[in-house]
Amino acid sequence: MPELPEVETVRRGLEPVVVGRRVLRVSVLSHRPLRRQAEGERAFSDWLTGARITSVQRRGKYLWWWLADTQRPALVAHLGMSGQFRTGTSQDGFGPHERVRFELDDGAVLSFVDQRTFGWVLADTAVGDVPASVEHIARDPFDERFDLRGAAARMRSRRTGVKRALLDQTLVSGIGNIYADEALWRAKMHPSHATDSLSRSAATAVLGAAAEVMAAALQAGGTSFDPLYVHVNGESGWFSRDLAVYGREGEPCRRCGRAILREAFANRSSYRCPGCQPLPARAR
DNA sequence: ACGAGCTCCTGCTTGC
DNA sequence: TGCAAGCAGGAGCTCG
Repeated sequence: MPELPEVETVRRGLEPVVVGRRVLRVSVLSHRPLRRQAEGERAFSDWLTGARITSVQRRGKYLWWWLADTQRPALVAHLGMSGQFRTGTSQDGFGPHERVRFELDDGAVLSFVDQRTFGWVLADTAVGDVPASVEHIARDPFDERFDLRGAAARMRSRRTGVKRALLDQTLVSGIGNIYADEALWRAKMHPSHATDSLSRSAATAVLGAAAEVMAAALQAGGTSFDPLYVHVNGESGWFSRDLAVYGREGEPCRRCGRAILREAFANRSSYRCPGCQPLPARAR
């Protein structure tokens, strides 16, 4: 499940492979990842073919290449739940879930592989300093222009639960289900705590906790106990051993020893410690 | 305008 | 044993 640290790990893996290279050929092996390209697959391939890749950027979980020598200046990618970029040569196969293949001018092959097909790629226009499809996404905590106090203020103006707010990519980007639960545990906060009853310092603290846990994960190479997430070279990340609550139902809390709970949350799961993160007076 | 719920998808796990 | 249901979930979309 790629969240910010995983996507940043992929970005760093891609950078030395693609920057300065030109795309020689594009092969669309599956329609589904191109579903956001209203102009169609042919236009996608035509725009990409011959383009030169000038940089690899990221905001939250969105990844893009800036391109030169093309009518569409950005190739945007979202990994969804199971998307991967894999690199290799034209001799390499990337299995049955290979979706889009890019051949570069130095012989390298870059492949977008995605089992569950929630991921997508898009040849996009630019709006200011981001692609149009990324314009609505808030800055993430790793962005040098990220405004922690502003994000906390926006969080407190919402009328929802704090976990929903953490997952809202238009409020702060990059946080998914795993790091939301980890951040809430660090901040000793219940996921349903009402955002409009958070103190300024509590809102800042939970956002700061999210930034901390994601920074630790990035240092470890991205969380992965899931074979669906791998680096561009195919190696797995290993941060999962450090998770405090996510996936640890029934195991003891590392702070207080109480058994970690798993609860239904918005068609998925929330993990929390009943001792450290009790239900607050005001919940949503 | 905002918040909440639904939906897309595949493969592994669980239960009858 | 085999089949079906459950589960994983990011984010765009729709509805109230």
